[in-house]
Amino acid sequence: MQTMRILQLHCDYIEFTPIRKEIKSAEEIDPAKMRLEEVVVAFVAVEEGDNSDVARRAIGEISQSMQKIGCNRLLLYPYAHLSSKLASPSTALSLIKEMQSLADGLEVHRAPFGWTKSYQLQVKGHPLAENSKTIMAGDEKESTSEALKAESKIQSYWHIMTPDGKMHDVGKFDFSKYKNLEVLAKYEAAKKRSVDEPPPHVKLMKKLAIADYEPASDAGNMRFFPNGRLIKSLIERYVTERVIEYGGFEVETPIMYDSHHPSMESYFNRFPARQYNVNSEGKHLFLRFAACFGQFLMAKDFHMSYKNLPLRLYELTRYSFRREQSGELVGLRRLRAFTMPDCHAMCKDMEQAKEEFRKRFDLSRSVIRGLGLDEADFEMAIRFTEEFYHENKALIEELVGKLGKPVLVEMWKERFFYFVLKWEFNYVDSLGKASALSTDQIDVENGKRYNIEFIDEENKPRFPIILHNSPSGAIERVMYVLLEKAAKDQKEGRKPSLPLWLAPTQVRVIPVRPEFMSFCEKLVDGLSQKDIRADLDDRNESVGKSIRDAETEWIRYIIVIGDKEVNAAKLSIRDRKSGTVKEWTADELVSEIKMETHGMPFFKLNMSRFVSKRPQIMV
RNA sequence: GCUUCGAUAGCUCAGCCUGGUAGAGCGUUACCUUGGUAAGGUAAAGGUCGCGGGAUCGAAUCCCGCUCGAAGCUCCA
Repeated sequence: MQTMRILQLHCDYIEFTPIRKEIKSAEEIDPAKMRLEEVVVAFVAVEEGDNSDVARRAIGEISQSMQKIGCNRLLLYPYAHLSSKLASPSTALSLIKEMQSLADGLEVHRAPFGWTKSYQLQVKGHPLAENSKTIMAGDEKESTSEALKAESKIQSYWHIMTPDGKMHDVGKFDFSKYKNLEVLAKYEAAKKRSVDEPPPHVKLMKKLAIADYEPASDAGNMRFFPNGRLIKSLIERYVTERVIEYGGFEVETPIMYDSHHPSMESYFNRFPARQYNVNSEGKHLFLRFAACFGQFLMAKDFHMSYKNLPLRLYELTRYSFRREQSGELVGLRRLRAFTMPDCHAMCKDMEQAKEEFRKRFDLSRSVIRGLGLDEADFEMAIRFTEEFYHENKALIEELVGKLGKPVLVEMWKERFFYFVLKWEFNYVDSLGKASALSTDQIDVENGKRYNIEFIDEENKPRFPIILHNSPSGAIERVMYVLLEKAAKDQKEGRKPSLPLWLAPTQVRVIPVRPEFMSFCEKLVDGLSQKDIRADLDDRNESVGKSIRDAETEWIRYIIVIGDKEVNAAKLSIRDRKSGTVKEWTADELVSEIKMETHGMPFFKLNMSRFVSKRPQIMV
């Protein structure tokens, strides 16, 4: 929650002397003693997320109360100690200056910002002399509290549903064969989640030069090195291709929206305010936290008949932004800026929505498998209102039956969210943290909210039912899962690796002596022309060292080139997966790789093909 | 916000308890080595030990304050 905190005191006098600068960005002023009499002193703490709007209303409230007590002189006194969630000094200073300039008809003074000051004041003894105010940021005030209030009223009933459609009490279910499901159930139902070590993928993402924290940005905004960018691009492309195959139409929508747009204002009632805010030319904008609004606003402007439905709009949002609390940001698991494939399907009625919902359930499962993730690593949770369950038991039982293992059920007495049914796949990592990946929802509310209409069979306008699906979940989170899986392999004594289609380098060529370099280059070129990511270790290192380095980079195929290979058709190809050296021709290697990466997207090597030319990114 | 941990070479870290103005490995550079499936050798360059203060003849090391970072908690419709 964002507020500006103000302690207001009506004083006979105040005297203050700036002593020394407390922060670097303190104002440059002449540190002279200052005395004011018959003055209202407003101690002001500007908090995170405060904006011009807050400043305007704060000064409004102050001048209103000053009128009541008949005082016309105001001292704005920056006072950080009123809050624990301070805004940055530059924001705070500019907002306090803004308050000063907005105070029409008052004599306003301002104590210097960023200085330790000694002060003395005498407060008057009348009832209105002391007053504290908390100014909330505009729309968020009501929406946040309303959303949170309503949220706390939700009554959830937790169960386990087995593939035969039977519901079991969570407390009595035998989890002995379903350890991860037990973790998820505890995680969700009991909200118990205590861990004291960093997740293993954080080390791996740095070591493999995939991604890193960017200290110059906000927390949770990562930078991706060439390797990471390549992996991300490939996953993005894969998911996009699969959604288009299913029937989605790819669109692109803005990343920021006007909070005062009528559709947004009511949408905010459904969300606790946790977005980045941007002020521009008097507009209060926020960065999107999902692709929903963009696609809804687009669909609203479409002329649609029932014959056009289901209409599937898809966007891969780079980025969506959610200002999660700093403490909950860990590696790639949870970010403030993330890439989210988001596909909405507008359906003409519940029958069509259910049919579409089934399709997308299959799509999501297949995408997850395609990404190299095993369904055994996932636990499904399905959530619905009691009413929906009684009317649509068959659908729910069908989905659970299809998955073929018990799932966690959350049933709500009443509908609070915009959806009546939702499922998601959760990955449970080695530390017992559960993270959602794929998800789909049946939304019965936003068609109307966004005034999306279609003309039905009777030539009447109607609002569609909207499905919200992310077949893979956030791309960064997919990377997190792949790395966590690899870390688990490593811990259990297996070789960690990425799927071959995602490997930044698929084939490394190592010459025994520099004289074989040109042969190696030709080999690398030949492989590259066949759309294989191959590179050449041209450093002056021993063969042993070069192989070791290739191993630590998790490179699948290593080809050592010496006299033998230059003079024969066969190559010595080390396959990291089996740990054996194979005698193959280049063509045999190509078809082997093609077979394993069949149907997956390809991008060219995203680094110099000469290892010696690469900057060192991490140890 | 709370709890814990950390800040020393480009990177990863040791040294701190028991004070005597800096060490290793990796990386980089040069030279030697011409190698056959997980680390060839030698050498060089490279650091106001996060900032400020205190006690001490003397501080990376002890004490106090601060800043920044990380992880965990809270949170995660």
